[in-house]
Amino acid sequence: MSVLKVSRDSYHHGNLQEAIIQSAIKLIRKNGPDHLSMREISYEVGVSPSAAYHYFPDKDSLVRGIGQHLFAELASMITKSIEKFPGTSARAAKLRFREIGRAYFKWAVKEPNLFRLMFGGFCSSDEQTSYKADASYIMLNKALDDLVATGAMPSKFRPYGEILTWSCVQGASNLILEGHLPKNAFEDLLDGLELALGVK
Amino acid sequence: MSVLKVSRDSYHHGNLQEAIIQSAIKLIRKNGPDHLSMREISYEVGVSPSAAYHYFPDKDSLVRGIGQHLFAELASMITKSIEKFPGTSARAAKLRFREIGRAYFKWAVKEPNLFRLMFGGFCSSDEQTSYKADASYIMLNKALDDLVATGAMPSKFRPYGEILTWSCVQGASNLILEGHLPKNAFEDLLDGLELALGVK
DNA sequence: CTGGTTATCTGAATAGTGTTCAGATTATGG
DNA sequence: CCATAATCTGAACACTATTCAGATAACCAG
Repeated sequence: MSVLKVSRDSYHHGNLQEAIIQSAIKLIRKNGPDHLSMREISYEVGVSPSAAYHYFPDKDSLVRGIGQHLFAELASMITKSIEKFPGTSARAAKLRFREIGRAYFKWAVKEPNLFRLMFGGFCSSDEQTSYKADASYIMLNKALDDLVATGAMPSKFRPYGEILTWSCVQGASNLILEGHLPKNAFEDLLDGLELALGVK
Repeated sequence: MSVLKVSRDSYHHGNLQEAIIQSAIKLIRKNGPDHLSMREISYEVGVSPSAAYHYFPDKDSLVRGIGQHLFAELASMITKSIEKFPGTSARAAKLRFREIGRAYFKWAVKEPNLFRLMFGGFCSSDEQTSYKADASYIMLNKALDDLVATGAMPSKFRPYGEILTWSCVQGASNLILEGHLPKNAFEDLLDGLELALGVK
């Protein structure tokens, strides 16, 4: 760790900002959001410890930036996953709804440390960006609208659909990740959620 | 911070282990679970930096220990809160059910950094202690049983009651805490949950 | 009361950390 | 081709976790 991992040919790195982010993500994945080290990033990228400060005022800013990055990745993951179930049928709407939850959970299980970074207070939203602008939130709303439109869910549950679903999926992912619930509990949760929301 | 905060009269502290935990909780409350410093704890307690290592093998162990401590505190907080609504009526059962969620959320809002420590991967359960032994989990189950027994909730939702409720409350607390949902969303969530579970 | 045993705590040292800043390097535009 | 601006380095500062030999004092047997 005290040796440069990458030897550059040019004095300028060329794409340092992105390289720092990628290296940081890699290290967070391995060691967790705490235990991230600016110096280790530098060694990995092949740059002096102070170079990173040209792009990020401090470590917390870098972590917040990575948070943004990851929220976009999660959203695109969800987008991709529901593309497998197109169509306007009630059945398709239901499959999409369930798949959103599954994709969210899959992300959490596959990348526990990144999930912890996103929702563990390391990148608290500035309250400026409304949650309603969040890509995942928009997709969830669309899925719920489709459920109602296709008659797969009674409209009386619609106003609470977003908050119930998002909270459930987030909470179950969190609890399972931290060992408070068994891994197989997630499908049970989705069963229960659909039962309670009258999805059929 | 480079000066001892407490001057002891005796060489032995007397109750160092507990003092360390209390000081750590205080500092985590102020600075977050990351940003906890062993040395700062030492200064606060009035002891040399190495003294703590007689009770905790390393920082992560201390944090895990504090996690245990906090889970017990949360459980007792919930216990106290539902004692305000005794009785065997459907109305009392419903009030207790709702109060469990409220107490959980109140804790999260009042102690965001402690909540983050508990559920942010800093003290991952060893999988040994079953979640079914968790005091909060037991209380929630009791509350759900009471709902069914008093006819305040259809029994068909009972099997999913625990996981749905716990996930919802946990997820909403988490999302609100990190700025992904507005603070007033929690009561909406409880409304939606009771509507979906047919609680009346 | 005495002396040895043991738990407790200190001091110093090692190795690693975030962060700053003057200066070295080099890409870029005139 | 040269000046300017962007980029990166090196060294420094103050701080961190952790280890360990030794100092201290509580405790217990005689």
